[in-house]
Amino acid sequence: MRGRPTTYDSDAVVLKAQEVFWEKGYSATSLQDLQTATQMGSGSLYNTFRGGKKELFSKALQQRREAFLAFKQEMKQHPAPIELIKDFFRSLAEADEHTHMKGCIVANTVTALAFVDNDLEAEAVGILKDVERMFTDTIREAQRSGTITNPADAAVLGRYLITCWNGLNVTRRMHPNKEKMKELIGIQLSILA
Amino acid sequence: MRGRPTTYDSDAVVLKAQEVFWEKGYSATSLQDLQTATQMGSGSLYNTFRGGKKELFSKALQQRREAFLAFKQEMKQHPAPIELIKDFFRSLAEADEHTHMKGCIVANTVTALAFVDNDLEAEAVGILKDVERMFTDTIREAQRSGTITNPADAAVLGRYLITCWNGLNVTRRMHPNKEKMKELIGIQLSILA
DNA sequence: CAATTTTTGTAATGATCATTACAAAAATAT
DNA sequence: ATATTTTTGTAATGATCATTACAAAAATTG
Repeated sequence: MRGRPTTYDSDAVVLKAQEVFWEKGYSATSLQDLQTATQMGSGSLYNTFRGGKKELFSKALQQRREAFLAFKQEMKQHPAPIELIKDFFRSLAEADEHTHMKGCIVANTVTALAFVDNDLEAEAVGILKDVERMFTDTIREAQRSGTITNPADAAVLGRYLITCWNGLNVTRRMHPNKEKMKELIGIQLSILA
Repeated sequence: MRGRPTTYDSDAVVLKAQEVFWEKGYSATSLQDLQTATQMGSGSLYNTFRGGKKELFSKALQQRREAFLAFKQEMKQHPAPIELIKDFFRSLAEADEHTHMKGCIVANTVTALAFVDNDLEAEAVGILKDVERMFTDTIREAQRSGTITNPADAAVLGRYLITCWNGLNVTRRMHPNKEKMKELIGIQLSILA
């Protein structure tokens, strides 16, 4: 018995929810907001995501995690992975104002939910740590190959890079401006040498 | 006619409110939370802060602004202000875990309220820009006196420093650990040379 | 002490919150 | 076609939301 088939594409629904969560954050997003964004009634919504708002947010976070894993895959077949990372940072400056104002949903979650929802906060921290690990591994390899001359511990430099990312996601809201962001990122990356 | 005098100290009340807001953020903090923390009933609370929750949060932000202005004053009579800034960063590493998890209420506000409350977000951005300006001015002076050898534009280095601050306030929640934070801050400051 | 002013505590307000209940609708399988 | 299964829309749930109304309490001033 198959029963009535779903008319909603779960991935697309999570993506719509992700957009709302990204802008307003977990606490300020109401189920009404989510129903409007996804065009789902509460019946379908709770039937699809029995965990309610929290499960939907978790799925949205995991969707960002997938995006990161895709980037990591792309990097594996690149001749100079560290250049891809640098380019990723530099491309940040080219974003439009709205993108600047949104920041990073993962970092947003870490700052907003530490004393509100431990599970979701831990999930977000986990993603950022994965990114940090990728930075560290890439830097270690670039040091071996001589692409990076800074001899500091790769783990510290990786932590430095994720901190650059975290910082940019606040500062870009203070200065959603291409030129200012470009200069800033240039200084940040200059440390790798 | 004087009328019945207030039994609540407004500054102390705002401080209590600030503590709750700092941990849970604007959206996730309920008036019930604020009444519990301040030991005020809704009658007194709305009599004292006619603007309700929003005015109370604004006052809490301004209280942080005052703390910053006090630091700036202290700096003025210091022989080497840039050293005070470096020490401020280095002292971050010594914080206890709970302090690490709280981060910075001003940066928290910028990330959480951009699409929720424009006024409060703008207020927070204003404070961060004031801090950035202080960084820039101090760096410019340190360059003149030769305390800092990095010849980059002081405005860019100031923007770099506020971005370090913003980044640390996320990363310290990933790694609320003295040793890791110490190494990280060391690398960040090494750029000033 | 009486008039006045302000604070305070309690109760009520209507709105919105996340979630559930449930029956009608729409599909499949026999 | 009928039984079965699942989705869907609507309505209702009780809780909590921020805020207001209001009268009693507590102070000052004359």
